[in-house]
Amino acid sequence: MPELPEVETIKSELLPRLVGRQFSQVIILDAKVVRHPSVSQFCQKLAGQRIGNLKRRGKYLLFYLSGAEVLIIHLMMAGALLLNPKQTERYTRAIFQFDDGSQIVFTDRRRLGALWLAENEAIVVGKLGPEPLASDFTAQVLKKWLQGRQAPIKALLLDQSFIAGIGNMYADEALLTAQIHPLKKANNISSKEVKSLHHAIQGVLRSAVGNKGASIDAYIRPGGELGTAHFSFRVAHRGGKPCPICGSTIQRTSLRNRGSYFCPNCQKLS
DNA sequence: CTTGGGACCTGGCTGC
DNA sequence: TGCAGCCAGGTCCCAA
Repeated sequence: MPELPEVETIKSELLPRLVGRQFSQVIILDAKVVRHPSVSQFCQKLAGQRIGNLKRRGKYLLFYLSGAEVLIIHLMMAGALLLNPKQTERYTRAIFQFDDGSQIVFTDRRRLGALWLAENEAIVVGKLGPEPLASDFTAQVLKKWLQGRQAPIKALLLDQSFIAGIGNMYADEALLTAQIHPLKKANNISSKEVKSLHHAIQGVLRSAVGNKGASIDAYIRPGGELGTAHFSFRVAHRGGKPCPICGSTIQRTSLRNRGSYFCPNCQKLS
């Protein structure tokens, strides 16, 4: 499931292949994926535009175009962007064709991914909090934000309006590294733990970017390769298996209808 | 404003 | 073998 490291990998691998390319034709096979504007407007306006730059913001991909608009893509859980796939892909929702004959195929098994052509990118990504790997995300910022909050720490880590890019898998990994129980109330977390958590978030995300993302479920890179970050997971999706730190059995609990994996020995609630 | 729950979506898996 | 039901989870929407 694409979170920050997965989207960052996709961006890095598409960037050198797409900058300077001009859209020749855009084909929408599932109208549901286009959020704004209408499907016909979306296709019409994109055709002829050249890609100037490609960036990631949180879990969103932003294509800066020669015109005034920005193409924004969110892959949600099961979306993928495939560069010149050799065979016809199942679950193809959209095809972007370029002037040099290359194409990007947007596939999405669960039909939850989304495309926007936005006049103002802030309408889509304006509410996102800081990038967790950027210099403005400090332990102080994290501490201040957690103060007085009653919600479980993991719920807050998943709030994109505070930190942009952390999802279920990397929240679990960071909380194990910092030895904090996912259900611990944010205002019960000590200053020392906040520092540890801040360090863990950055470490876990940097490591996963280096491993080109985690191929749990549907994540696949533009060239068809998988990421390897999941081989380094210590708790995420490892219910019933031994904790690599202490050997205790990793447990699964439910938070906001999401699976949360944790080590009952390393991550104590009280 | 904060918090929590459900909806969206569908393939894959488990268990009866 | 067939099928019901759970699981996966990012984001939006709504209610308390």
